[in-house]
Amino acid sequence: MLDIKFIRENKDIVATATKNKNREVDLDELLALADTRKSLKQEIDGLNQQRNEAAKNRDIEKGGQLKKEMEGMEGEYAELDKKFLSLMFKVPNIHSLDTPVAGDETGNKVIRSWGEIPKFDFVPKEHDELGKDLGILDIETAGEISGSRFAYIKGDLALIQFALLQFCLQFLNNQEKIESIAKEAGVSVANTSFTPVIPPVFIKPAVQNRMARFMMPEEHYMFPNDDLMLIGSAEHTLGPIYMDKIIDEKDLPIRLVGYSTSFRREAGSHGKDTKGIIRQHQFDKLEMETFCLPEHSMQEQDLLVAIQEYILRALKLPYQVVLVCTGDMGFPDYRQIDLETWMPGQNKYRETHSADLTASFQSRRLNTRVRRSDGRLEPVHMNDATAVAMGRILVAIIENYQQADGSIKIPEVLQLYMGGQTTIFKK
RNA sequence: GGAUGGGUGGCUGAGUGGUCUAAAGCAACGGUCUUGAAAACCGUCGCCUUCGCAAGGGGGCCGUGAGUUCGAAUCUCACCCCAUCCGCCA
Repeated sequence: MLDIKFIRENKDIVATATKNKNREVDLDELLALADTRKSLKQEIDGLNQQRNEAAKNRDIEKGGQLKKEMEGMEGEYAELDKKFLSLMFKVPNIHSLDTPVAGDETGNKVIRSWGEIPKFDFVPKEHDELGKDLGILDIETAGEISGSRFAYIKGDLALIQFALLQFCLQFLNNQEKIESIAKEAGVSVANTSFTPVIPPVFIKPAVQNRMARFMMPEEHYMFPNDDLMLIGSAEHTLGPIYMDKIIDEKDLPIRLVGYSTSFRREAGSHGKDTKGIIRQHQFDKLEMETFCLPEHSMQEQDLLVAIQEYILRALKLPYQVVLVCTGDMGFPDYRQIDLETWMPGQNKYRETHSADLTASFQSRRLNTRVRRSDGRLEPVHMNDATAVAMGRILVAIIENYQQADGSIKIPEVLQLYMGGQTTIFKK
C-alpha cells in the first residue's frame, strides 16, 4: 500500500506507474473519496468533543441529544473508510527508474549472463525422462495418488535436495561469507548473516492480505472452515513476522532465510509446463526475507541477487540476470530482478529465482516500522528473494549434468554433503 | 476436544461504570554530581489521526468486532490468541 499523502503529492508518478504495470485505478475518485472521508471524520471528531464534555458534566440531556444527532455517522464513516481502503489496495507500487517500461515479459531486459551453455555430443534429454530412467523421479505414481502436478522425488535426487539445503544454510549463516559475497559483487551493505527459520505453512488470509500482494483466492489452497490458507512461499509467513512492531534502527538489517514447502493451485496455467516438475502444486523452497533502512534497500536487493548468483555459480549452472519490466513485475514490487537458469532439455532459460524489492509497500500495510536514531518513525523496507527453488534447481542439475549414458554427475560443491558420491547411476 | 485462568504502553503490572487525561516499577533518553564511570537525585518518555508557522489544541486506540449507556479498559455478545491441567498425538 502506498501512502495517501504520497499519492496526493505525486499523482502523475502514481498514475504513470499504475498504467505501466497494466493496472487500472481511478486516482481522482480515490483522492475525492479521501477528502470526503477526512471531512466526515472531522465532523465526527467535533461532535465527539461536545459529547465528551457533556459526559464530563453529567449533562444527560445534551448527551442524549448529541447521541441522536450522531446516529448513523459512524456507520457512514466506516462505509467510506472501507471504500477508501479497497481503492487504496488496488494501487500498485511505483517502480524504480531503472525498471524497463513495457507491456509484457518480452520487455524484460537481460542485464548480464554467466556460464557457457553446455554442448553435448548427444541429444540432451529432458529431466522427466532422465529422472524416470534413473528411478529418482516418479510422476506417474504421484498422478494416481495425488493428481497432476505432484511428484515423488526419490533416492539420490532427494539427497541432492538436502545437500543443496545444507550447502546454502552453511554460508548464509556465516558473516564472513556474506561479507565476501557482497565485496565481490561491489555491494556495500552490513555483513549480517541470515537466521535460518522453519516457518508455518498455513497463514490466516487476513494476514496474507496485509502482505499487500494482489491476491487471487483461486491461486491458493483455502481452508475456510479453519480460516486458514496454505502459503505459496515462505515469504508469506516470514514477511509478517514483525507485523505491528517497531524495530530499532540499530537492529537493522534483519535477514532471515526460511525453508518451507510452497503450495500453488496453478489455476490459470492449465496446459503450461505439464511435463516434469517445472510447475508443481507443491515444492520446497529456501527463501530469503530481509528488513532494512530505506536508504539501503536497493543495495540490499543487489546483495540478494549476488547471493543467488553465488549459488548458481557454485553449482556451475549457466544463468542470466533479468531486470523485469513494468508489465511483468509483481504488484508490490518497486524493482524485480529474476534469474533464469539454462535448461538444456528445453534448450532455453527458465526462471529459477526472483528478487523482489517492495520498499515500504508491504511494510506500510503490515505496519512494520523502524525507529530512527532521531526518534522518527517510518516503514522499514522489505526485500524477498529466492535462495533455491528446489524443484527447478533439481531440473537444472539433472539436465545440465546429464551424461551420454543417462547418468547424472553431482555438482562438486554438493558431493561433500552426499558422502563423497560423484554420480547418480541407475540402480 | 473438555476445564480453568488470562490478553492493559518497549517490558512487568495496577485498574471491575464518571477525577482514567491509565498508577507504579523497569528499560530508554536528557541533566545534576564525578577525573571518568557506577550509584543517587531531577526531568523527559506510547501509537494513529487532524488543526496550527510554532507553542499547543481536538478525535481515536486497553486482543478484534459488534452492542448497552448521557458516559465503557471496566457491563453484554461473538470471535481470535495465550497459559495451565485433562484427553489424544509426531
